[in-house]
Amino acid sequence: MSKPADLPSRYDPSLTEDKWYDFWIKNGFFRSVPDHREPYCIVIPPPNVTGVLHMGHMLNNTIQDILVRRARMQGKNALWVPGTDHASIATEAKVVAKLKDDGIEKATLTRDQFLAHAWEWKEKHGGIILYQLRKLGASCDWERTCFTMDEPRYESVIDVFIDLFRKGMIYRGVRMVNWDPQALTALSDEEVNYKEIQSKLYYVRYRIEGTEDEWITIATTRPETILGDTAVCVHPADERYLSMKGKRVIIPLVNRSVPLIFDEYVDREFGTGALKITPAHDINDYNIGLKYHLESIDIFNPDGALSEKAILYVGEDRFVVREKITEDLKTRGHIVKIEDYTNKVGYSERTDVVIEPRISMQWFLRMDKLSAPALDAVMTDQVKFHPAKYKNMYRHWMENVKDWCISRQLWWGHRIPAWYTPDGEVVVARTREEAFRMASEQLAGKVNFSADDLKQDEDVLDTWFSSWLWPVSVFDGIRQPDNPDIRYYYPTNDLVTAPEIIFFWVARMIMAGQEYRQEIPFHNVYFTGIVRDKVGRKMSKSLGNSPDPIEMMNRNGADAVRLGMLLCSPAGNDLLFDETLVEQGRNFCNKIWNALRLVKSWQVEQSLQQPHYCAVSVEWFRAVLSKSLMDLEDRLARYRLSEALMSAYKLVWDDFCSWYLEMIKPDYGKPVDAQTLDQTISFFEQLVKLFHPFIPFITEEIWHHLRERETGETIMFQPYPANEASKQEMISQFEFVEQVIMAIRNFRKQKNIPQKQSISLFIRKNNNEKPDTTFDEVAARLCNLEQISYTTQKPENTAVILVGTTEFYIPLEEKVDATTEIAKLEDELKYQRGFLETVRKKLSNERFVNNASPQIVENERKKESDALARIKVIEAQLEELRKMMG
RNA sequence: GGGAGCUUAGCUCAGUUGGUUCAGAGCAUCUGCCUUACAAGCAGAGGGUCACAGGUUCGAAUCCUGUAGCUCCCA
Repeated sequence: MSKPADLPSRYDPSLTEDKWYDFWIKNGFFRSVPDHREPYCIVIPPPNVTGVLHMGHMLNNTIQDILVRRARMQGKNALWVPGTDHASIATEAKVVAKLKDDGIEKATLTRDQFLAHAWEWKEKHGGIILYQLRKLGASCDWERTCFTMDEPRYESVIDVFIDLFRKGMIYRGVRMVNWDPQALTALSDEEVNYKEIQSKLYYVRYRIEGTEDEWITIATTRPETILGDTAVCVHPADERYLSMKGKRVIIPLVNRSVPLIFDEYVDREFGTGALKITPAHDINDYNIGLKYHLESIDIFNPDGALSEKAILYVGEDRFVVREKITEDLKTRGHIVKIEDYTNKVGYSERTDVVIEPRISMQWFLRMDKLSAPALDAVMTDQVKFHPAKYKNMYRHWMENVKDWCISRQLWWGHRIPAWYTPDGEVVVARTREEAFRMASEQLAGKVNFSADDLKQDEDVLDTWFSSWLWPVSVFDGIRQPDNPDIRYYYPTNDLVTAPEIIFFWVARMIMAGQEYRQEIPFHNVYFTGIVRDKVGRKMSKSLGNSPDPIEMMNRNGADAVRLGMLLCSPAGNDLLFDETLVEQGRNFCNKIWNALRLVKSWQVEQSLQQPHYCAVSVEWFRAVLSKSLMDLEDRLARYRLSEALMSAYKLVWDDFCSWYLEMIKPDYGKPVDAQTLDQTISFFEQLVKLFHPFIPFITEEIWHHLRERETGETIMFQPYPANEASKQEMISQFEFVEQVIMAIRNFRKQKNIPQKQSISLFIRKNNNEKPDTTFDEVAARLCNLEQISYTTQKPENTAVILVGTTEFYIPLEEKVDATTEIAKLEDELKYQRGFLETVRKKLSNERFVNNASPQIVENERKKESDALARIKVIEAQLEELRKMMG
């Protein structure tokens, strides 16, 4: 326990935050192992191992920390599992770039050599973000830190692949994939961003075979793909082309003869109604190619340059060729016209290069069986979404889900456990030896090769194929389905993540949970918004509009940053971040800190009896606290964290600091009685406890200042405040007093009467009301009233204030200006009469009285009588004033 | 092109099954205060045709229809 002199007037987080985090870690407070208590568990959405902390992580992890810290205080065995994912594409790109800087080309390395470099990079740079989370106060059980490529997780992924393959859910297929020519890998549909760009629509004429000067004109945005054309297609009902039935056309420049086919797929309105067909480079064309058994000519190399098959421009980049071929077509008279055209083009989310649709052999996971129960789980609220509006989006996706392309042409990741025999047979197995055994069995001993001749698939699995197992694999529940951890912690409670990965991750985790645990992975999903800058742009490195979170925490303290972010982040809504929000958080910390300083500055006088005004103030605050706690509980239960925080914020700032502390504050230099001080400290303890999940550091610090604590004691495990029995009627009683106090303050201000100068107050109750003197002393102290007396008549030379139907008279030194008083009262009277009229209009409407619920009608009658009472009082006042004027 | 959602104060958002005294909060703004916990503060004030137009109803920010604008998802 500290002396007030120890406390500076400004709260300095740099003196407390690191100190308390070390204390928590040293005492193992974040550690969780299964026991008899109810578990509460969150698994972290594993940040990318290449990542550094950005504002999105800050928000997301603050929310998780709030949930887990609160559960811990509620006596649950709370566990927050941290970890990172390996991020195939991003990490491989980083490592390749780093090697390049060191003068090493990836192509000169073997796979093992490359992976050695990658691991080295990971050990050195990976997981910085987890250290940064400590600064934020994250109460993760660090002993359980996982990585998607550590041994248990790696093996789990491989096991799952093998299992799904054997169940017939994984297959290899030739498909049109989104090819990233820079990363040299296929991407899933979700990793492609479509952008609207200004481009050109080229009208190119192809000569009809066997004619000298008969042509058909097609329109295309990609003239370079003409080299891969294997047909031209028109609508069977298109009269323009009916006469050409059965003809063939000649592809320009390469002079290939291809069929003219007729299919209803073609949109007659678009371009010329004639469509060139390039099965190798367009998904729709590919499907038509399948239907008509067309040849598929892949004219591109993996890096986007033209291949041998293109015949022309071999080795040149696709965009260079677009320019060149346009010129060449022009020269030969094939270009009919070129129009400006706006279309959407797919870009790689990772490398931002234009996606090349490409036919390749990939591995796919069948989704139909997996998605049905996962859809059901969300629609029936077994997994609850917060906010629920995302259920629609989820359903739409799940009902139209496509098979998942799970292979990636990279080295960094989980290598696909598939082995090829020299004959091209494929065997899926954990090891080469097992694969060889299986191959031998399949071939019934007719094996003409050795285990060494088997070649493992070169590709790795999509990173999400490891992340989707996360809630199970962090507990090693794939390899050891019966281990105590998985049985105790699974299903987890809450998942906090961004809506943009609802399909990448959330949906697939539900599927994996149901497939491997026969149970959903979590009960609630809380979707955070995207953190944007104050003009609404998404924060990004390239825009440079993101503040550095670490620096911000150094400047203002982690508590202030947590508070600032959360105050303005309703669930599922984007949050427009502005550093003034952090200031607001910092100001709050300072406020509560100064409340501590005030309370600590009071001297106790043991012999002092508790004065009446303190006793009622204590009762009143007990009631307010109790009500607020119910409110808080309700909002937290509905995951409305920012609203919960706001109500707690106002409880501390307005109710506790502005009202309660002012009510009980002893006169300057005077002592406080022991009972009031003790009750005040107890309230303060409740307040810091309820705030602890939101601002863990300052609350621990204050909690230790409030009373003498044992070594190793912490606020972290104190029971979370719950509302207790209290006199709720005190709240409404005091509401009236608040109005009176505010009216008197206003009056002082208007009349320029300083607070130091005491005044007298006379009270006249009207409307047969009885005086309620409970808070008279409180009011007298807050308004510096030397006396309060009740009267039935207006005393001489006093000004009047009306609150409800009670009149308050304040004696004035100067003469009361009756004219202004009358004018004011007349305004008020006019308003009241108008109001009365609208109420009576309602009440005289038979349909209202008959249709509205009795309660509503009763309310209207109450309004009517209140208004009448008030009017009566005003009229009486006016009469007195007029009499006074003579 | 298909689907979902949004539009309330200068900004960010609440607003329960339609119903208390002209719609609430935080921030921002303005006014007055260096009052002995806090100027990172205190005491006050102003600010909204609830996007627009119809409709249902005794009564609409709330329900229905249409219009405009914005956002997201899918193709």
